[in-house]
Amino acid sequence: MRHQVTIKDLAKQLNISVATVSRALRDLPDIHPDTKKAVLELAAELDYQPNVLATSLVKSKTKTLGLVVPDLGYHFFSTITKHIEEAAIKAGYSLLITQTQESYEREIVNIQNLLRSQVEGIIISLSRETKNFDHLIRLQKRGMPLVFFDRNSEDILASKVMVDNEVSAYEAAKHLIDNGCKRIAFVAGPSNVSVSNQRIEGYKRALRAHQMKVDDKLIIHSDYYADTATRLTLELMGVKNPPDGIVVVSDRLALGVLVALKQLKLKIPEQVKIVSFNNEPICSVVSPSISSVAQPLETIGKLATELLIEQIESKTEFEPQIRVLKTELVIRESSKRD
Amino acid sequence: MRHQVTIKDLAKQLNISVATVSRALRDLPDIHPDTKKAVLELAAELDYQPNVLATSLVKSKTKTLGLVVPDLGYHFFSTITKHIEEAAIKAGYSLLITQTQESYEREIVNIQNLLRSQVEGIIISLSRETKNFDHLIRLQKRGMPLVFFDRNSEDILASKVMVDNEVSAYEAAKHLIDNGCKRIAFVAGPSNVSVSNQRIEGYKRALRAHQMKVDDKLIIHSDYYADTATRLTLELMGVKNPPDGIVVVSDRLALGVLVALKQLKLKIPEQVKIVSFNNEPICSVVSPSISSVAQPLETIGKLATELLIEQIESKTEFEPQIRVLKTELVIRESSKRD
DNA sequence: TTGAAAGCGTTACCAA
DNA sequence: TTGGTAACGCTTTCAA
Repeated sequence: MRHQVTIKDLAKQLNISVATVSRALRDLPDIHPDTKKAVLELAAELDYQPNVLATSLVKSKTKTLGLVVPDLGYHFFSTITKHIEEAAIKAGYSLLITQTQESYEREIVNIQNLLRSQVEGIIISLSRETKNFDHLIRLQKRGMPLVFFDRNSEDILASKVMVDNEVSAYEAAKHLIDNGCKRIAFVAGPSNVSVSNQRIEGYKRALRAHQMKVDDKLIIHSDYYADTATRLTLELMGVKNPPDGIVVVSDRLALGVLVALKQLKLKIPEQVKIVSFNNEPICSVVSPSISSVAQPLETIGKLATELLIEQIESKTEFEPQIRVLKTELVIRESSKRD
Repeated sequence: MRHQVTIKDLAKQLNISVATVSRALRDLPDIHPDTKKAVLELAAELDYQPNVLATSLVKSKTKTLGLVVPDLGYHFFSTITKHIEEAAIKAGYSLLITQTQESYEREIVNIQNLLRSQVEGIIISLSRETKNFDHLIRLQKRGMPLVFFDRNSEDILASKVMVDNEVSAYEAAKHLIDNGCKRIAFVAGPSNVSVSNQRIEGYKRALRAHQMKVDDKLIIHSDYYADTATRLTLELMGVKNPPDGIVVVSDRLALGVLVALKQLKLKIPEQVKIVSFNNEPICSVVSPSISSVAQPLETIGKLATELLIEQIESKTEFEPQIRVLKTELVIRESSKRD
């Protein structure tokens, strides 16, 4: 740990004032070329790095954005994070990345840390545990610009970037119907998860639109573990008149469904067809490969970042914007027509 | 954007000095219980958040660590990142996470940004492009504590947390030999990558130790794309006397190898057995599931963080430590004995 | 137990 | 074109 070189050191060595050094470094006008050259050279020689803390403090601006995501272990979040970071950098901001690991407590702590770090705005996708939104309301009370993506709160008025889960699920179910399925089940997430519920709605609408009746016994709620989906699928397929098509709320659970069907020696897609959501890389790697609904990850990340920055930099009151993006069904083996 | 509440605001409203408020907030001794109570209450009411920039500036300590990883899209890095963050938080530090996306340029920029953010130490895994280490040497010149994990530079004296790639590969190859393979190939990465080369060495040693001769034609160098591995594997298997076992340098490439073998209608593991490295979640999900060498991700993350913090907080000159961890071969279908 | 004031590294204003 | 100085929000002496 040695003393880090500051603007004062440069000033002293060159026998000029700190004000002048500061100007030279930022190449402001009104500075003698020679002075500037000398400053720049010495700065390079001493490997001077400006202290952003000091700058931020005087400017009361950090040019930093905060991100709160549940878990970077998910392809979905790590990819969006990458795009958010890229968009932020492009706009001259840096990004503070935090993970909640799906914990409500950590969500609160992370947000608090971001506040203390003086971020100028926050992009967030809520943890699974988050049922109470006081911490977000407080954020808004203090005027902190906020943008949600994916998992959001309906109670909070803020910019949001989402996909149309209802329509996506409608299309996924319709795809199975078009390919000949007569009896379609839905493997959902916990019944309090809005993304899951929206998808159930789309699924139901598709059935009704094609004169198939909705059978609640065919809608099963899993937790987030593939094992659970396997167990539930075994039960699901065990009844008489089992489904010949399954819409699964996520790729992770779809893997569990796949395991069950293989155990039962059911042929995919001949006997049972499957479609799921997220289009993670595994989809194209497992056998049979899984048809899955792809979200526009890059667009989500870019848009969220742009909306946030727009709000930060807007002089007038900013009108929250809700952007609903289209998804794309990627068809693979698991749902191929016979 | 409204004015954020500061220690001054609290002081003014309570008609006391900022010094007293500061003391109350940090509950230092020598403060009247009533004063303290009043301060804490008002702070809560106004949702006061300390400005870490200011604190860090006066203390010239940020209690922040910097992390530079190639790509959070890899399970390997996102998992280690999670453990690093956890270890950092536990020790009272926060973490600035940056990704290079395998770019040398971005590695330099990221490090510079971390410096400007006044991190007290840096944990890094080098980008693929990084061949020149001047930026790291500069880091050390200014006394910045540095810890490498996984991809490191042999030229730099610093703490490192790694696994024994040579031994891991020896064991992987031995496993194939034990299970009856007579002719074993190695699908490697680019020939300038040290991790890959260390694994080749282990593979060679295993063959020699078991009276099998090393045939350079059986060692093929792929890039990082599964497609390339597929193409090269097709060539590899096309010759007369093709291998009956393949050690693959990474799971990603193993997937490509799998595709080739399936195309050739070769039975796995009956006709060809496979072992790879990293033990990503896909390994257990593909069919056949892939035997793979698991790295102790949690230990790597924790250890790297602890070494770094130890160095930061050590009063005396810190002796760099190289820690070489053991791996564990997770056996699955792809290498099962007939 | 409390307050005044200096200082952390930088910027920005005013004066020279 | 340059310098002096107040200020950013906080901590830390030193004195009261």
